[in-house]
Amino acid sequence: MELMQGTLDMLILKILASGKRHGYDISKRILLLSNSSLKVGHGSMYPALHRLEKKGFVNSMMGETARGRSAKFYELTKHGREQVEQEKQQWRDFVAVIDVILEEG
Amino acid sequence: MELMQGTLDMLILKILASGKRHGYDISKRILLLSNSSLKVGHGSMYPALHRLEKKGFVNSMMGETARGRSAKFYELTKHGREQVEQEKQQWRDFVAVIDVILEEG
DNA sequence: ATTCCATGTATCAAGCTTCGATATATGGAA
DNA sequence: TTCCATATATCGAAGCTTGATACATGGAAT
Repeated sequence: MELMQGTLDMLILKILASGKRHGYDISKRILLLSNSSLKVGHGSMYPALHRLEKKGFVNSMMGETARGRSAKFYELTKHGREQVEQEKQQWRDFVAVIDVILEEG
Repeated sequence: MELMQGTLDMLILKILASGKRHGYDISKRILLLSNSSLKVGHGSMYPALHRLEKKGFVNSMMGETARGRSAKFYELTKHGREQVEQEKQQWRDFVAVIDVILEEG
């Protein structure tokens, strides 16, 4: 399944809302939660993470993974926490609008 | 509200499912059905229409509008009618997957 | 008369995102 | 020692949206 432009950032923010994670971990979580239908390559994940950091929605810090590897962890900033809610609502609104057209088109 | 990449084609096909229309008309219909929240500029509409025609989902023919203007009308091909159903189902699947992440993220 | 606006179609450059390839590095298992 | 999973990063290609620009017609208002 293809991911839609703009959707990835929202998913990452939402996943980070439950705690800090590193990029590789976020990719695997999306794969898990989507029942393997959403495969996010690193070529999409890392640019997205850098984008979000640049926008001030996440902070990053080096740390150690559960498997003892060194990795870059990301966590939501206050601004990021607000953004999650906002994007969720926008997504719901968008889906509602598309639904109208899909039913009454 | 921003339209998501790939969504426009589906909306156009769905709107054409109820009968032939011209580009300007489709734009206005999307604006109407979305309660003015989805503004599709001609810079998006015409390339989309040409894209769909190239893919064989629509046919075009010149005709006269209700206001007596000359315009290019588009109608679904058989291939296009199948495509509408397929894209609708893909959209529902996609929304369902996103919902899982938005709820269990 | 003339200006403005809605109706119509079309293309272009800019900007952004996604995707796949590529590079690099570590460490455990076979 | 070879392979795979873990982990980050960047690049070019490809695709879509946006806003600008161009062009043409005709009715309405000043």
